[in-house]
Amino acid sequence: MKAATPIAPPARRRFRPFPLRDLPKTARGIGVAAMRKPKQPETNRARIIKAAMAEFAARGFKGASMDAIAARTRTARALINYYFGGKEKVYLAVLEHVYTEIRHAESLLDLDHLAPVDAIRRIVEFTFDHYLSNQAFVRIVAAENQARGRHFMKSKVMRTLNRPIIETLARVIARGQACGTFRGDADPVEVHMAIAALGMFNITNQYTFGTIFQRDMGTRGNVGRRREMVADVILGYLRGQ
Amino acid sequence: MKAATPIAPPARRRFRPFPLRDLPKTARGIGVAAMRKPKQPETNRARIIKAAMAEFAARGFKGASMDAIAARTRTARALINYYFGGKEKVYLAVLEHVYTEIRHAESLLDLDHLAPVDAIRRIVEFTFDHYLSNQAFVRIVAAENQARGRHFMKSKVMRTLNRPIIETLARVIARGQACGTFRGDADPVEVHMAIAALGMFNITNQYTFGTIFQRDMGTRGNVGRRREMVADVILGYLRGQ
DNA sequence: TATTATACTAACGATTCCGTCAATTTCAAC
DNA sequence: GTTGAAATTGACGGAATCGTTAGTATAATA
Repeated sequence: MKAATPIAPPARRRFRPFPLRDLPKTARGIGVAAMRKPKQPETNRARIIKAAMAEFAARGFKGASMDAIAARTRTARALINYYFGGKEKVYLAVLEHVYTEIRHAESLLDLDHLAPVDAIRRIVEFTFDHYLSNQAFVRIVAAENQARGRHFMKSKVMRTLNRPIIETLARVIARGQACGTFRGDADPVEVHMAIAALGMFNITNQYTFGTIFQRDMGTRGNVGRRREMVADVILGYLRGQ
Repeated sequence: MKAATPIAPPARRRFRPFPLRDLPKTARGIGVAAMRKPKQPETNRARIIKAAMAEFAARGFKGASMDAIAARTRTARALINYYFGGKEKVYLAVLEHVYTEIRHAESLLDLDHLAPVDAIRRIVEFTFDHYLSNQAFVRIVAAENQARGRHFMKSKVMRTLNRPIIETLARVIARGQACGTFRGDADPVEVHMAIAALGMFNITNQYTFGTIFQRDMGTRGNVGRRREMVADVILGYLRGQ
């Protein structure tokens, strides 16, 4: 049943009698008259980024497959290379995309009208929920750290990316310290580190932790209680001493 | 210079005139007289586990290469399959190994003679330092979560693994609640989750976080201050309300 | 309508990687 | 020594990737 098929018919659909590269450049139309308006491949480009984001988030850099990304976009793998120039370039584009997204979301936080304690609670809720509804971001950050930040440092965009959440936190903490509510040695970066750690853990470790301790995590179970606990933890630290 | 070598000499060193499998079982020595003392491949087995731990920690499950593991042990890849039966089995053995290690370390914690606040501080320091000096454990947990706990659930050992740290924490928290120092709604699993999150973040996110916020993390920079801050955060929560 | 730069794709070739298998080496018991 | 089972390995075959390349399809200009 199987030995009978000798060679599948090549199925090469159309043919050119000789390879293009054997022609001189001018005959190939290079260096002649350019200046045409480009089409808009932006929609495809965006689709690729979106698909790559999901794939890299699910399997990490090495684990992700260019074929799988192509399958998600219903286009050919060669097209992705045509746009981006390789797997690593796609990955970098995804990295820059997700970080730009969170930077923008953070920049919308305006809490100067809230009391320090309420503002902190708001920041924690925002961060916790952002991770929860953008799990791809959290997973890609984890993947990049698994790669020891190898790609991170190759991108100038990444190295010069400011995170407005720090400025926001700094103002709130300063106000809390001014009225004596918050401890004097609180550092915005360290506080953000704690908030991020608690919020990301809910995503990154949901499978192992959930299995061992029989706790629902991620989007399941009592999300509200976990979110509130994180706020209590942060505020407990800020009020302490 | 290169077209001249037709076929590299097979370099198959010795030969048997016919394949063994063509002989009947008895002639192959199967089912005859067994009962020889086994050699001790335990040292090799342990070496393989150790090498695999490093490789899986560095590159995750998919990223890790059996060849790389073999190279680290200076033995052949086929030997690893001979012992374990495949990449996934090796990975499971590593998973069980690192979790057994931390369970053992946690079981040594004896804090009944310390005041609740000091005991908590001690637990936080222990956990923080354990992650710091066993970064492979943290990275493998992260890798397993990247795989959505796929292998975790395949192992009965993993699903039935108790973590003595919870019992230890429960006793300390109960004592703190009895004397009114700790809040009444504190849950040992949730407190452990917070401790683990803060300690693991120091390892898992050291590259991205360190780059963006220009902070030393992991084993570099002011480790003592970060460790103390975690204790303050946890105690701030427990004392709060 | 003719032209041509741009958008897109199938297939190729080269790696890499994994499990298996035949074969060899080692070593404890005879 | 012999022997035979366990330990160990080189090499094969196949599957999965990835980037490239030759080539086709499309659509905006002239």
